[in-house]
Amino acid sequence: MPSAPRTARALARAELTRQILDRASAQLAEVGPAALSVRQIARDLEMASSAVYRYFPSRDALLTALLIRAFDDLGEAVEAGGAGADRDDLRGRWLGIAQGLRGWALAHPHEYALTYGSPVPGYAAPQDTVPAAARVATALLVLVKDAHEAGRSPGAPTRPASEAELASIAPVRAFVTDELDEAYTVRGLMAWATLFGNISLELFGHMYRGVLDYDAHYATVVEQLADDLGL
Amino acid sequence: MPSAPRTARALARAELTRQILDRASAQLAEVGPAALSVRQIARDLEMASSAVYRYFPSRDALLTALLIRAFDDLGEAVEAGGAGADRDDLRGRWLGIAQGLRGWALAHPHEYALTYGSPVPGYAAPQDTVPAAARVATALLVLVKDAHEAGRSPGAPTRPASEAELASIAPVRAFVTDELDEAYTVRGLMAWATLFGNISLELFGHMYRGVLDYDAHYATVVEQLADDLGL
DNA sequence: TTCAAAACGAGAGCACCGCTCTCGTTCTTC
DNA sequence: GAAGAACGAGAGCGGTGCTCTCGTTTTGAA
Repeated sequence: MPSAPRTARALARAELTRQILDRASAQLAEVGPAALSVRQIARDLEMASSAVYRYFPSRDALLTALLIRAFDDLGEAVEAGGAGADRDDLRGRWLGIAQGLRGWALAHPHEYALTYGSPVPGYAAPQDTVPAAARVATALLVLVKDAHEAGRSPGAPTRPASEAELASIAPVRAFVTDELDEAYTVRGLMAWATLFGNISLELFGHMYRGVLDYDAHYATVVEQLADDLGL
Repeated sequence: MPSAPRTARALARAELTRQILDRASAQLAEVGPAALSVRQIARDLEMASSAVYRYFPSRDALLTALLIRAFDDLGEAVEAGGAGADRDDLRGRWLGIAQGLRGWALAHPHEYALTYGSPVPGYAAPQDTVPAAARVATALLVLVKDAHEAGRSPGAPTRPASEAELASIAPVRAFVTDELDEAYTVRGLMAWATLFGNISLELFGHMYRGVLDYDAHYATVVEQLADDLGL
């Protein structure tokens, strides 16, 4: 990646790349990932559709760039949510993270669908997206680690992990610290799944007419998860 | 809906409708919802693409029919999973339901994406899908109801629901019985979200390299949820 | 039994899509 | 200053969902 574009051409290229990405981002927000059209972006920017391909080799590449952007955006929102509370106010940080997550999802439904809904067309998210995608999980893991180091432990009885499970979740534990309590790790992963499960079910319409007040229900779930995590 | 098609034309119509749906279903399983093509279906069936529109007014209508079929199929799998254990073996029923759910999702990833992933193109799932979609939730709710009637209660401390939450989840409680314990209802909804969250995260690639053994992890989560539910 | 109306299949065609190729121009680098 | 890379525009290919028309077949009522 060229750090400082010096020639006029490189400058123009960076600028146009940005414009294309911006238009694509706007289109994503408006019509969703499936209806995103390279030709429409070209029309918006008053250029030939073929010219767009000088900057992005394919529609999928464009989508991948948007995916990374979305992950980063979400990661920022979640981190900001967690930073709203004091570092040792674990429950406050948890609530902030959880609200940051859902708040972003509600504000950017199409982006959420792109990141956490079913992967688009036939296409498997490439390696490039991994670091950006990890930000949310990292925020949660760090919180769990801090809780463990503060001497907390799950507020709900948690069964010991099986041998298979212990080996299975090793990467997660290694990511923060190998000393991380196994029960805490399992509870953390469960909380992670519960949050995304709730948001997906809500956003994709599966709670329709079953739960009436999504805000209230999410708040309940988040508080309960905080209890279960001993925060 | 004509119960018994008597004329030759009605018979042929029913047959062709079924063939189209079958081909569409096969295509869905092969290439996923986004790549499903009306023209390809027509080619497979050796008919003009325009003729397909005599049977389904649009691609979306076809997708909706497939959506209902998928929900029904999943409902059946989940009910079968729950029926594998004795009626008063609550934990066994729970494990069966949970395994039925994930088993179906793994066997039919594209169908799962269609039903519980992001809703396709621009399109909002119509009313017709509601009854079919409710089967899974119903199986879970009935289990929770049976547990409550058997005198069980959540195995993890559960906070009392707020006024807002109580009103919010009223439809869910009313669906089984108004007497259903509120803590149980909340725990049931949480378990529901946790299951789908886990499966979605796994299927859509978010656990990649974080959790190694998906089977073991899911089993752990399901067992823990059973404990939390007091099953 | 006849006959108008409805249902149907096929084909052409419209407007869109992602993507490629070519060609003339502009900028960069040696 | 010249060779070559990068670029923008345009035409074009094969694909899509969907519509319209037209000739045929089937239907149900007169």
